[in-house]
Amino acid sequence: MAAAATINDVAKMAGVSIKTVSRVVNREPNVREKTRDLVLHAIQQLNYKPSLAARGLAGGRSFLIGMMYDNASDSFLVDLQRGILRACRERHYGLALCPASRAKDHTADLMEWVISTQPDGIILTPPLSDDQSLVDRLIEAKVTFISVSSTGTGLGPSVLIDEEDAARAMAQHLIEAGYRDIGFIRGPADHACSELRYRGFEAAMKAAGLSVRSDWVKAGEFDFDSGVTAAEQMLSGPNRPTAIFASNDDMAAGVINVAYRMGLNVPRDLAVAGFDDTPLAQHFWPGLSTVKQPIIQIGQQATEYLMGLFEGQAGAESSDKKSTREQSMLLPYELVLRGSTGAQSQ
Amino acid sequence: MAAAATINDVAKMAGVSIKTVSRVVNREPNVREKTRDLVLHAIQQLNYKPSLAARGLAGGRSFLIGMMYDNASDSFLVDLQRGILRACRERHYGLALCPASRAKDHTADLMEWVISTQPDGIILTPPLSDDQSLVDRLIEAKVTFISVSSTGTGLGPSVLIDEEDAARAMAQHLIEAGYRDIGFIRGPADHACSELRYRGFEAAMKAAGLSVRSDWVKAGEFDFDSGVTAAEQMLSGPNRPTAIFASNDDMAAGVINVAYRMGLNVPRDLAVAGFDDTPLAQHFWPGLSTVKQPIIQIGQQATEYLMGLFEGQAGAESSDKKSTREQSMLLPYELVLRGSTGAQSQ
DNA sequence: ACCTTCGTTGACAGCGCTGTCAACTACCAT
DNA sequence: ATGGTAGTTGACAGCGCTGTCAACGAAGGT
Repeated sequence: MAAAATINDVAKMAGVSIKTVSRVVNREPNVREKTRDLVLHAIQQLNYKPSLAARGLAGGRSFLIGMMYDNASDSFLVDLQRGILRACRERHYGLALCPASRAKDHTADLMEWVISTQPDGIILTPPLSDDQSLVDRLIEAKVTFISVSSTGTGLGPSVLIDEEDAARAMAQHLIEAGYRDIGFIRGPADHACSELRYRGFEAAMKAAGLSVRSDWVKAGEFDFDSGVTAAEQMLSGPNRPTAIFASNDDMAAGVINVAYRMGLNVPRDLAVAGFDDTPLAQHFWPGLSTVKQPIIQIGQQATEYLMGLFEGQAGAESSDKKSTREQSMLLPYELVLRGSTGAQSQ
Repeated sequence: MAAAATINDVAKMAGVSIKTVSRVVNREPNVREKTRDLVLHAIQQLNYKPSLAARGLAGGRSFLIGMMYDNASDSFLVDLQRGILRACRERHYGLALCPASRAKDHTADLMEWVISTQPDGIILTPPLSDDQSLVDRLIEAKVTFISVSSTGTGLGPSVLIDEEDAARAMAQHLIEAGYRDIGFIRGPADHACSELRYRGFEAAMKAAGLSVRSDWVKAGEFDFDSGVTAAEQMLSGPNRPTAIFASNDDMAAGVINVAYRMGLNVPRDLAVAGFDDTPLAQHFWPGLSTVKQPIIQIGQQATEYLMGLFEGQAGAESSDKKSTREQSMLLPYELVLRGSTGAQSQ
């Protein structure tokens, strides 16, 4: 393993004490500018990188951001990681992954991971962010956390898009394209966004004076198979919808699959819309109209927000915890219109 | 943050010195069984987890496995992570991610990451494992590493499937299904597997007494768009193949997409086979026949192998480095036959 | 009985860094 | 000059653990 310069080397080279180097590295105030330059120069010369292990041990922090996830789609996970890593790299933090176990009560496992890893903050993804018991344990353990893509339980700050409005916009697009008999496939109950997306759909229908037929609203599990099942039910009866809005892309893919099997042309006989803009959506023929969330950006912003939270804590401690807790940050979504709803060919 | 028991607590509770606890934790020899039980009991009672930071700092190791990747598909990345994490969890290692930067010369960036993170070992994914200059720098820096899913440059051990044989088997399946005019889409040149998969295809054709038409062999980049381009070229001429074997699923998806646009029925007019068994493959209609690699298992095995490598090093040092270097580990692949090559409906 | 050897255990230093606190330097007001 | 204040710096302890080495007792050979 290649040698790495230590803080001692830097201190010697700059002609100061190691403590001063430490101050510069940590951007602490009260260092003369001249001294700072001297130190920075030495750091650059030696290509010095502080040791996370030593910093963590001495400072009582781990310089680790934890990312907890469960059952999320691959592309969501990877993009979120990208965003988080981008934020981590700048501040010399590391990322520690914590996939939820398949155990019945995963809360205990997750908390054990928290205890053993001691991340400085945690990023919670759906559906974990909507898991009241987990959130409670986290608060009880005084761990700083933030959730992404989820309004969660109202506890903890969150970075996300306006799910309801996005769903409303997509439904409105379908209506404006001339579809009036529109079915909807909901997400699972343990995801808070399931309800929000449905509400958006409902709002658009109501605004257009259209009624929502209850037999055209099915529950799904956000996976391909449940999309297939829901579509089969909706499309097998004598009265079939002319459009189906699935609340995520995997289920929409299931719908398209069923349509093909039944000999229905998409979008002529059936329009299909999804949500998330997974790679799947662009690779299908016809392309799937969907809602794109800026996942990478969400990850990055959430991480920066999170760092601000626990770095601020040190100074302000018991000041206005409550007010920071309730805040959430809204990022813009994007309607991606493709062939599956009658838009341009690809 | 919840309190975590320290080694001192355990030592006190078990009535031994901290060093003895350390011995038990590290599975060192020469601890009386009775003592070990005592310590283990105390560890369990207190739910003690050793601090990675302290262990790393004191022992000169980081207890971190590095995973370097670049441009890999989402599902590959996530599955590999799953496997690596599974192995890490057992031995109380952490996983540090290192996505390659988009910079022209990413080798320097990657090495900087190695210096600053100091992982005990690194897992290299394609195409990084086939990057001679990176591998050279790694060896020069005396970092232990292993590559996955790649024969690499012949340097360093690797865990993978027999790519050539897998491709041969898939091609043979096409031939046995009655297809004789078979096109092939290669992967990019910087992936070692591109050549291997092509060789397998060639071997099967040769064995069946069929000739490989050079205008039916196109180069691709392992992404959807290049699959589209290659398919358009192959299918637009007067003499079109009746089957196309794309050397990964994304490109195969591109082929199917083109087929739809041209009004060709898959598999009646055109059979399509892929490689990798991404989620895409099962969600397409018809389902895509493909080769499934046991990615999770590859990740896990590679990690365990890697750990053995650098843990063994301490004891044996300069013994038989060479022999361990050259070894690679072959895992079984699986031919997944779906509708796109005329197999059963789904 | 004696010395050796080996298995078992603990005392202690120190990994690279940060927190605490004290020292020292201006610089201003008295 | 004298004291006070704020800005700047370094000495030092210690974070939780591991490596080294020495101490001790038990087993075996003479």
